[in-house]
Amino acid sequence: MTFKILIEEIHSNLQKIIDEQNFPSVSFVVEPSKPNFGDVTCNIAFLLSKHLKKKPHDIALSISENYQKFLGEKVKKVEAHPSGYINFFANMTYLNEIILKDSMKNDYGDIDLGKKSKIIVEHTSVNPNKALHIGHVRNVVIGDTVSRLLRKANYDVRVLNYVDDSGLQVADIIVGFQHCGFSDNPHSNQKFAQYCGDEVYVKTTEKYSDDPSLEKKRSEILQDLENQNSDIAKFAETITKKILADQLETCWELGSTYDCLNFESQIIRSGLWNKIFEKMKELKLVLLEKEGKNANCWVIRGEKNEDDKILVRSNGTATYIAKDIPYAAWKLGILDDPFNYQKYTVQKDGKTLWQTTLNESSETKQNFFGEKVITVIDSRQSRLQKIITLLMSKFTSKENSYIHLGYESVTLSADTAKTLGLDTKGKQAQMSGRKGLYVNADQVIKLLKQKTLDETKKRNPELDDKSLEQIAHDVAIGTIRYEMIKQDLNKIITFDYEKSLSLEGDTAPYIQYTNARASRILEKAGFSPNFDVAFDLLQNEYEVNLIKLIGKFDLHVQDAANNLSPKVISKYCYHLAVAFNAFYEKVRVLDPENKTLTNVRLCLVTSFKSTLQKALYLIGITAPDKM
RNA sequence: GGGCUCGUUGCAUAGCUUGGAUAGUGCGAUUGCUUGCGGAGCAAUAGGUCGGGGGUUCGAAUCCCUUCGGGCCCGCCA
Repeated sequence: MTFKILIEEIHSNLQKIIDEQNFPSVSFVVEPSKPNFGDVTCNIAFLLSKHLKKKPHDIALSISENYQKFLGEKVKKVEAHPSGYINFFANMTYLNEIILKDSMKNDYGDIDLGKKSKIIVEHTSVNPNKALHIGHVRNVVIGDTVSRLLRKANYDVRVLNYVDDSGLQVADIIVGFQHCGFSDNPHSNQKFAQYCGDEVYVKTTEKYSDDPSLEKKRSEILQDLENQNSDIAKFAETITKKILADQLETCWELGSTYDCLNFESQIIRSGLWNKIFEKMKELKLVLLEKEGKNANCWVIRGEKNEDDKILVRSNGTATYIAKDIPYAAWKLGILDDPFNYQKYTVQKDGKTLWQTTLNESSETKQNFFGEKVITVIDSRQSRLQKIITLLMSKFTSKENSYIHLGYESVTLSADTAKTLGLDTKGKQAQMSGRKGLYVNADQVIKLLKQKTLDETKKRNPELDDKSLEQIAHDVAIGTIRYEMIKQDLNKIITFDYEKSLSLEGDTAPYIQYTNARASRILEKAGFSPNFDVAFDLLQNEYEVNLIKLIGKFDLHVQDAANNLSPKVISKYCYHLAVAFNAFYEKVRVLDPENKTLTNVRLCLVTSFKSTLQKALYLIGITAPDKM
């Protein structure tokens, strides 16, 4: 029993009143009220006033009078506000108990949007020629959070990480290794991925302008990469696998896990392109241009004023976007699966990570397609993703089966850009892997860890190194994950070294600290509270506010999952923490003079902690008991 | 030129999907709170033409049109 059920009951009762009164059918909304306007509110009177030609307040009066017969254990009062809203007041003496007990169940907050249907989430997908930078982190965190949310909403989720191991960027570092004298086995303390990105990639691409022959070599390499048996392809595979391993280490540290790694090289060699190309021809989705600037090319017509998009060049080779089409179709199960599967590793959470192979495999065949696919890529790819979305909609009957979840990029503040040697004259700067203008993810994590380690040590001198390390990890990862999702997806994040280290206010450490406070109370109490008691003692405003918020967990899960909006959950966590801190400040829990009250308040603290942790789990944040 | 997107207080941001009741929050600033369960906290004060204009509506931060400003995308590159 939660506010969601309360709302559903009120909605259904109001519908009954509409039917009884023969009112016109309107799509009214029943939702939690703003503070001081009851607990639940409805806009039905506004909508009806248009049809009935009466004042909203009069209609509200009449409906609330009519509603009296439905009052009972859940709703104790209905009120027609002069503004026209109908406000409902929950019966908290009844709800206290239900909410607090329910919140202790493992499945608290679960909702059933997915009905166990299979859904694919693809995220991370960083070119395997470099280490992750702070912009990639946003992708990982959004993708991982959305996966967790969808699981909570009863979808059967599979997470894919696409490895573009045969693209231009990989070719660039191969040029570096083979023609510019960079060692593929450097004596260096830094990760191999970072070395490849910082040294080989940046410095090799710098040389193109001086030595045009290098670009020619690159295009030869690019061709060779598609041929499985070429020496180049074999060499590239060892390099990209090594880089991928380093990248995954960072992703795992961020708390993300995956189900399968897909390699572009294998998709190319699998022949999927020809199959989907034939299908597109059949459905007349692609046209062979007879004349004009795109003569002899296969194109997709642009919508409205947009240009046509070339899929196959006049020389018969496929363009970049053409590589994405078979993969998208494969994810939706539109094409027969040409792959076998091998185990890559078992991840920290116990989940097996698979990888595709075109070779024989002794492992049983897996499948990683779903009736819905969500692809997390930044919005600079919106145009291409729009074309793919449109194409996919022609192959399946279901609506919205392919979803591009876009997000704005992470840019660097003027100050941070300056530390990297770029004077932007006070403006923010776009990151660029090619130019070496980016902030390395591992480095940010390390910096945050050091800062939180120092803080924690100061406050908890008795803790051993292992515990300190764990806490520093939880707080550092919490901080970075929270910063990546707390604002809307289509708002640019300007990364600044100074500001990213802030641990106060609307941040993960604030929320984690609140959890530590709750833990401290429970620890000092010295016993687990008994939930088999009367909860009507909890009635001051701080207690009631907290209970109500706990009771709204599933509403926020629903909102977040429906809208694929991670920030909804981060906001919820923050509001829970704020409500607890007010309670903590004003209400003393441990009272030796009053055992009954202490027990019931300990129930509330326990419930809060349990709910907060469940909510934080959805955004991949762990709250330590001490920090 | 075309497409997408952002614009809410010094800075950052919520609310916009579903129009309605007092536009909420953080940082920064000023001030107060520890003989109390952890001050990574709490409370208070100052700060807002919701970019501008028009329209729809009894009612617009929210919907529509227009305009200005910022960002991104638009190759037979990937």
